[in-house]
Amino acid sequence: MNDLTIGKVAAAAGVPVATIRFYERQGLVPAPGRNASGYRVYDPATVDRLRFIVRAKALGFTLEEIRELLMLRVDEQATCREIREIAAEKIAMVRKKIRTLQEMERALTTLSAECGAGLEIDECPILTYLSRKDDDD
Amino acid sequence: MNDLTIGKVAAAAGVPVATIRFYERQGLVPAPGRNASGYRVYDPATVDRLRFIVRAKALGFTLEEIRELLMLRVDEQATCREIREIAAEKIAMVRKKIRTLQEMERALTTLSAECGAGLEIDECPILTYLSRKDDDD
DNA sequence: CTTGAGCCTGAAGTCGGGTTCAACCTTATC
DNA sequence: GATAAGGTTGAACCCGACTTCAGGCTCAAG
Repeated sequence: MNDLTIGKVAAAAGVPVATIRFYERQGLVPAPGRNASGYRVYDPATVDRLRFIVRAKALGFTLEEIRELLMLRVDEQATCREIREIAAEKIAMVRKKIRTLQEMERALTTLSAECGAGLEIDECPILTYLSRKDDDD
Repeated sequence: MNDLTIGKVAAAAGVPVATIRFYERQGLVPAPGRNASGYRVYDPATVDRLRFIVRAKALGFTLEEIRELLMLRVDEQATCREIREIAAEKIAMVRKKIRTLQEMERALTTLSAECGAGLEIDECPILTYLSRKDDDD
């Protein structure tokens, strides 16, 4: 039994076994061959494919986008420019998220700085901000 | 019918009607009284409570955390310091998310900059990065 | 020969924050 | 008096990305 079973692939790629089956159902990883007992037997290239997926996820791509990247990778018609455009959209979305979070951070930090140790609960600047009547948000 | 019905509250607070019912089920908004026809009749304070929730969400708090903030708000035992500590945790989490996103942005930007117009698909720096064998991630 | 690890399947559950649906009742407007 | 707009309910559905479960088969080690 020196077949490349799902457990070995999982260990090599650093993903749980169940995730590989899930990716197979999602069409991110091709259905592998089976041995006499029905066990999945993988091509070593599947490990690389899984690593590709893991790295792409780390860059913020969704599984849907990764599916597209994987297809473009072997598409003779595809161009590097297309990939760059996909990346540009992702960069824009990431920046938008960053801006939103930075606004949250700024507001929280400002309010938090005004929170004195001796303040009563009904004087708390954070609660006061959240409860205020005037609508300049 | 100058009762404060759910539709009026929704319009005043800027949230969908279904969301108010959902918040009621979640215990974020108290169950209001009913008129003769079974319609919810709200206290005007409910609008303020909903606005509180909306603002807290904008600061990044989850509904669970908002539930706690709402309870602390009327808790005589609670202190401003407690609120500040909750805010501090939230700030830490927001900063962590920002850092993760900034790393994504940096990686994507770097790779994208190397994407030349004339490159073939199999020379694309982004795909090359995602497919690479050496494991210095 | 038994035990435990590893594999198989389809289905269901998780999380957060809602949204949508079906079927029905009430109120306001023409 | 018809019709639209607004209210009621419980239940089901959505997103993304998995995880977990139940029940059964297979393989390696002692």
